[in-house]
Amino acid sequence: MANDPTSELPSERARQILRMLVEHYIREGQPVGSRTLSRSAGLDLSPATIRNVMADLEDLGFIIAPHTSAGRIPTAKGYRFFVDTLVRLQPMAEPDVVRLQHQLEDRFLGDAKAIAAAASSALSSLTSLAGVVTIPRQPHSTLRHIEFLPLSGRRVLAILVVNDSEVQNRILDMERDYTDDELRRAANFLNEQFTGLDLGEVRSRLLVNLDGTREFMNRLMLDSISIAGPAQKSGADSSGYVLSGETKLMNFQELSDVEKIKQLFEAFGQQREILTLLDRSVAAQGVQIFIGEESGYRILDECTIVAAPYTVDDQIVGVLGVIGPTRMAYERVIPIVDVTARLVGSALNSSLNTNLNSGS
Amino acid sequence: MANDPTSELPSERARQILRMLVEHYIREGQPVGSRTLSRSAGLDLSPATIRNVMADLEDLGFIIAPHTSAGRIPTAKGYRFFVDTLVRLQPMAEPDVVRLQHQLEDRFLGDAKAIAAAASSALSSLTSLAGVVTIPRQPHSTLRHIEFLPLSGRRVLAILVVNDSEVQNRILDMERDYTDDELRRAANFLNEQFTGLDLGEVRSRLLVNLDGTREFMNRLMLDSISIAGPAQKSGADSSGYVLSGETKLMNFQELSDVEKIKQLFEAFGQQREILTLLDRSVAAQGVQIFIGEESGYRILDECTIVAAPYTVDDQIVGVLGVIGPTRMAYERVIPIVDVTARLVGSALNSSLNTNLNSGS
DNA sequence: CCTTGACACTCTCCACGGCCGATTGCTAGC
DNA sequence: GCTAGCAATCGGCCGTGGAGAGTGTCAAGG
Repeated sequence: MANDPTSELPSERARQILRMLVEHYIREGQPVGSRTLSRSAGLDLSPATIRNVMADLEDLGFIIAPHTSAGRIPTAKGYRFFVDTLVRLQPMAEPDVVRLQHQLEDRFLGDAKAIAAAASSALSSLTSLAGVVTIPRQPHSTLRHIEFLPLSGRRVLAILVVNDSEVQNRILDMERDYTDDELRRAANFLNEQFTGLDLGEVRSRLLVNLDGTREFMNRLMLDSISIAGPAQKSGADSSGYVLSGETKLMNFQELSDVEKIKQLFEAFGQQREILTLLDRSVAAQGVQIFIGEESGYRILDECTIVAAPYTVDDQIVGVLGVIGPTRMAYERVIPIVDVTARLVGSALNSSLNTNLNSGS
Repeated sequence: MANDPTSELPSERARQILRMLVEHYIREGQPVGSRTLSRSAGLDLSPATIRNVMADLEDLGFIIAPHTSAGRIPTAKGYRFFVDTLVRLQPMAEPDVVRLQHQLEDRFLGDAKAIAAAASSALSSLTSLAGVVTIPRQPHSTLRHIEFLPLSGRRVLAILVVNDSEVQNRILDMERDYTDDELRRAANFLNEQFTGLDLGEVRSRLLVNLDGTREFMNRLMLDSISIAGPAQKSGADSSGYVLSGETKLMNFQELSDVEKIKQLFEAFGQQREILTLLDRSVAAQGVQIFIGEESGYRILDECTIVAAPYTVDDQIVGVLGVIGPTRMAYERVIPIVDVTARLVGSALNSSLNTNLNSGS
């Protein structure tokens, strides 16, 4: 990622100028010229001097001039340097944090998807950008109750209650017919033996007992337990993430071209690209930023994604963040995403615990 | 709706000219002038004559000239007259019908939402407009199985299986504690007495027995049966309709203004306006059309909605249609919406019957 | 009475050109 | 090493003017 290391490091003064330039451009949205920067507080330098420095910065690839007489704007590389080493983060206002926390926890219990939706919409309204939150994976699902119902044609409806109040169900296609009695016995067996255990645990115990007595219905049991595994396919819709405030993106002139907006929205609809991009930030802890062309997707050339994974019990269960133009208020957005990730984690946690505290 | 009835009826020739004008405008998207119409096949009239007729049509409010030298375009009233009495509907191609039918029935069984989503996306791709399908109401829900599980703090998780493979669940806030045994007995009672009955029927029988023996848990039973009533609120997401291909709307120059697109998309997000509009077409059978300002919503001033209710067992369970610019290919779109409504109805029906054919 | 050709008029669209302002790179001087 | 000054460059703005398209009207003809 970092090549040409010799000329990579601008002088202290150059860095200050770069910071002021980026900050000014983010605020005003116009290319900023040497005169503006010279007047701008802080450094006492003539426009000519600043011009020299800016020429250097342009050589290094941090800024670029849209045309001869129009000042400079940051490149993706410039933004990268800015967020990595120059930005002065501006912590969220305390009242905002409290309000956000309430929004995330006042929700009706147990519904992870509702929390994700609330977080997405909160992110959007706090930043005036598009908010995005992946539906949380269930970190551990403890079996609460299971039930089988016969359908037509060797199909069986399995209903699982996990984590004490979450219902999942799926239709299983079986190889042979099962009698009502068999199904009842299978359910009883599972309920008696495995209630309160993690589904993964249940699964492995079932595998161990495979050649035991009830092998004739092992297939049924295994399948039913496995349905809660990778993704909670409760409907055809829990496809990935919750997006909010996309329309806010139309307010930015850098995206006001209809064709660009269209492609962007189509990408939102596909979900694929966005999801793989978000997945990348699962690797590292903390806030990840993908600026413009860095993402590798043409459609996002003029967009930045600020994302952070969120955790339950120190396990990463999802990613959230915002999507906006490269020219966004990083110093405000980054803390917002950071805090939201933490709060979503704890909201999920407490909603889980509320239901776990008692039980049968 | 129809005022000034004396001058309402243009002559046969005027109607022909109006039809050609509308058809031409729909095809080309440009204001159409007298010369163009004169050259256009059919009538053998000089441009001057046509100009006279067009002046009449303009007086009647069917067409309007954007400016002095730009030909005429249809008004909403003009479109209305066109679709009501002039349009020559062009039936769907048979292969398209078959393909559509397959798309709607090849789906995995029982999931009404998936059928709606498929229909929405099919509508969009057939018409190159935005497709919209409301989530079907359940016309009749027969009770298959019910189960209660205790949660913390006097809350009870109720799980219902209706129509043989559809699972619904909700958390009930109760007034007092229930023991495990009580819950089991309540479930057994309901399962033994009411399996196979319509939920409404179950409800009324419960009400009759209100002062009978088990009145102490009637509240529980009633609440649990009622959850399946008005809307299947299985998640926080089944909020109304499935929209597809919104981005296709950005292709039309009449909507290519960013501000308009933005408001339109925000309206899609709100859902409220669109839903009340769709609800209006539940009144009448068959295809309903709302042209531009007729809708009464400013945001839809330049849009037309073509909608039709769809039925299961002769009961209207939802509405589907397309949203596009007023300038759309009505002669193709209307039959498509019509056929899709029928096919969705029968797809829902057959998916229902597949599961009902057997059972325990 | 309806139709038609002719004519003057209106209006949009677009290309051209000139001017203004902003900004730069360069060079000479401090 | 910084700064002031200078010429050069380029986008944005505005008024002009011509081309093109279409209209309304009017008088002549069937």
